[in-house]
Amino acid sequence: MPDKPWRIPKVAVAVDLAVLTVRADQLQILLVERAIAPFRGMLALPGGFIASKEEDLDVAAARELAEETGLDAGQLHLEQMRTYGAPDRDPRGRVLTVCYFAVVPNLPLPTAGGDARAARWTPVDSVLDGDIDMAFDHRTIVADAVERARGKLEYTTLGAAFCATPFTVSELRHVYETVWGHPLDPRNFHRKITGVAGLLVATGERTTRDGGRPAALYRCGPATTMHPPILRGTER
Amino acid sequence: MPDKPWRIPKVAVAVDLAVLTVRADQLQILLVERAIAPFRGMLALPGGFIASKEEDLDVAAARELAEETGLDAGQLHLEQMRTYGAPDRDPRGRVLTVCYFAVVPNLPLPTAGGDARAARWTPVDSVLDGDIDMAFDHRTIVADAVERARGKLEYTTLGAAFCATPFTVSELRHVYETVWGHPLDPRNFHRKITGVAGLLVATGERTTRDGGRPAALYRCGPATTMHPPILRGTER
DNA sequence: TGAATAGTGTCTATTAGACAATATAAG
DNA sequence: CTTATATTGTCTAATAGACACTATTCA
Repeated sequence: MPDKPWRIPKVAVAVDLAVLTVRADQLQILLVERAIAPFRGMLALPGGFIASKEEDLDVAAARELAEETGLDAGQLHLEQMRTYGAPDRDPRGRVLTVCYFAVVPNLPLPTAGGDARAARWTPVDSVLDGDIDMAFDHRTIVADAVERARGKLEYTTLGAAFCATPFTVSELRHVYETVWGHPLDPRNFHRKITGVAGLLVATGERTTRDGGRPAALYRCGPATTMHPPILRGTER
Repeated sequence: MPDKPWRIPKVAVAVDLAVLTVRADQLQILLVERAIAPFRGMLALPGGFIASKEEDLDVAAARELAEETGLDAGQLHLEQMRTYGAPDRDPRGRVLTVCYFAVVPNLPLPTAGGDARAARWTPVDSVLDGDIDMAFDHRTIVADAVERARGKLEYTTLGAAFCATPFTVSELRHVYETVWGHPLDPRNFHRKITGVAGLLVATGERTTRDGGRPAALYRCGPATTMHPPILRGTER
């Protein structure tokens, strides 16, 4: 069974983006309302087909994000998450979608464009609980993205990506509490998170924006992983 | 920019497999010698193009594994690892490859077939150290697979997949030592691994195949993850 | 002043890692 | 008996989680 080029099936390739943030005490995901068929008018992840046979996947992801939501991929870290390729996942025919994952601070409301009629932040619980119907297999993709975020908080510095720089320890804790869905002891969290070498760098500034005693401001340090991890046990 | 089907670029889609095992005190990976161009005669991961526009990715992976190496995917757990899609990664043109990851016990030597001239187990160190040239970007893929295995040993029951059932605690420890590349204290390992609820189930049998005092035999229990994880610290 | 949050300290139960000691096989 | 491996136990330092207490702002 040699590789005969004229026999190799060719399929359409898309990229989709699962962009998460914490807004209004909720883990939210960036969704668009589809302006075109199929699933016209339904909510979907931003994304679309690669622009040409030569376009790199990472480039396509950044382009679609900018086109449909106005977000600049230069300001965030896109990482490949997983590829979804069930033969019947798109009614137009075989479409493989390579899904990307990103986390951003609480940003201004996105602006729709391209194939998207509207772009908005949506609580992931609305999606996972089935309150919102989603196009294609995007509900599954959202679930995978949420689980990835929850897991990566444990052993990476992903949490800081949810915060605008500079941030306070309690702002970072609020991210953990929101993503994991349960409260953490502020004192133990402070001790643990500031004890990880290279994770946080104090700017020397302080802020009272969270109320109460002024809190020290930090920016991200060089560390990207935590050993040992902060496990999401059932603290409290 | 509406979705005009006649403008959507179509690309070739392949699946590749990174199948790991522990043999002769080394972490080894299943490679094939390519029988066809490009990279004819060079070593590569088993894999190939999807057979039709309708073939599911998981099915394609199992089929290619059976065709090229004679292994039955029904006997192992294939999980999707990552998709590689750099525009220039295949000299024939744009080819997207969805890579799968699996771990197997020390199996009989594989039998080549399909587009593979030969199939054999190869120490991953030979690949990672550059002693072996590999086709396409497969050296990168091997590195990613090894890192995935090392990481998943910490918090999942993947290690047991390296062992033929039933197995002893010291056989399982040997897997950890080989994959991580450093020795572990047999007594502490025994205490930790048997202390994880649902991980190991004693068969009641014993064996002396490892020499010395007879060791209890175990099979896998229902647990798939470990909390807390066994961290690959610099023990010893 | 009180309310709110920041940050430090302290205590206890648990765990990791080092390693002693005993158990049971083969030769 | 010697050697090899299995398994249990013990000790100590580090850590996690609970929570008291002090510090510093604003209203």
